[in-house]
Amino acid sequence: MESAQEIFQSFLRTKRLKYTPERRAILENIQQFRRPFEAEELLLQLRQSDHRASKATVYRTLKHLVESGLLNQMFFGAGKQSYYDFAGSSRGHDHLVDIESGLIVPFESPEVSDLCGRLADRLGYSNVSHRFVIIGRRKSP
Amino acid sequence: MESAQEIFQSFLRTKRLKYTPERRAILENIQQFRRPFEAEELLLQLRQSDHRASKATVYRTLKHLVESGLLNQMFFGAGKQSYYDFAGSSRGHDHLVDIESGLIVPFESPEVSDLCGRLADRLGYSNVSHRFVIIGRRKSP
DNA sequence: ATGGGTGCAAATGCTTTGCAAGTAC
DNA sequence: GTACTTGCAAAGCATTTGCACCCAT
Repeated sequence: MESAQEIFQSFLRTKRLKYTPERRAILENIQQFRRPFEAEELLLQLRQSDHRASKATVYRTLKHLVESGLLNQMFFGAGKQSYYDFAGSSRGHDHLVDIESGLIVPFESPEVSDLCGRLADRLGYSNVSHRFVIIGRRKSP
Repeated sequence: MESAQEIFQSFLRTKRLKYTPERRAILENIQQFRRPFEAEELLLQLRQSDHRASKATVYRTLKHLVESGLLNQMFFGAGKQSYYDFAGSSRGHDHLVDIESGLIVPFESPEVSDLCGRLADRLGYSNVSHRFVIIGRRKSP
């Protein structure tokens, strides 16, 4: 199994792009998030870990990471910002958002893909991908 | 069955807001869209139908219409803008987006709500609502 | 050496807001 | 009469881009 670093480096080589210290720092940092994160959070964490990369570089690198398949990019509700999740986390590509705390819970369910296929078919389309977000309220125990 | 106009007027009264010519023009225009639309499209259509309302008023009124339940507000992929769909259209609250043309096809399926309930439950939540978008490619006939 | 990379600040694009003047109730 | 409204332009926000200098390869 290839490490994220190897995957990213080979992605960059393919595109004749460079593996700079900034890109390495960003790659290391995103692997530490235990949940989907925003660009701004990554920027903060970088500054705290005395690595450095400007806002512009963070956005440019996130774009490459998404293209390389290492990150999933997600959009929620009315929030204007993107969320990113490390693909290697295998937490799932669908999400439940806690209506009270805003917590994002990734999950995976084969039933969703199945349903997508059937529904797309019914409408005369083939299923390419989907976006699925459940807004839920935590059950009191 | 109450008309959209009656619903909006009574919503406004409840909130001690006013039923102005601009708000009436906007309400009339949104009922003519046969598909989800953007704020900018509404603005254009208003200008063509020689009604008038500024961009600011359009956004302010759309917000009230969503709050009143007459419009559904939706967000897709990376696009920064909101889409709105007249709730009375009964076209459904889930959507398929044609990956090539960008066409948005609303649909409704009880299987989706069922699945939401089951999945939320499985994660320890109760289902409040959901957002479901299928990205599809039109099948050649 | 050289083509891509970086930081900065300015530019975007959609949406919101402050303000002075207008109007529905 | 008096809140609420409107249009305009300016402000907001997340993200992107132009540019002059920098550095992996």
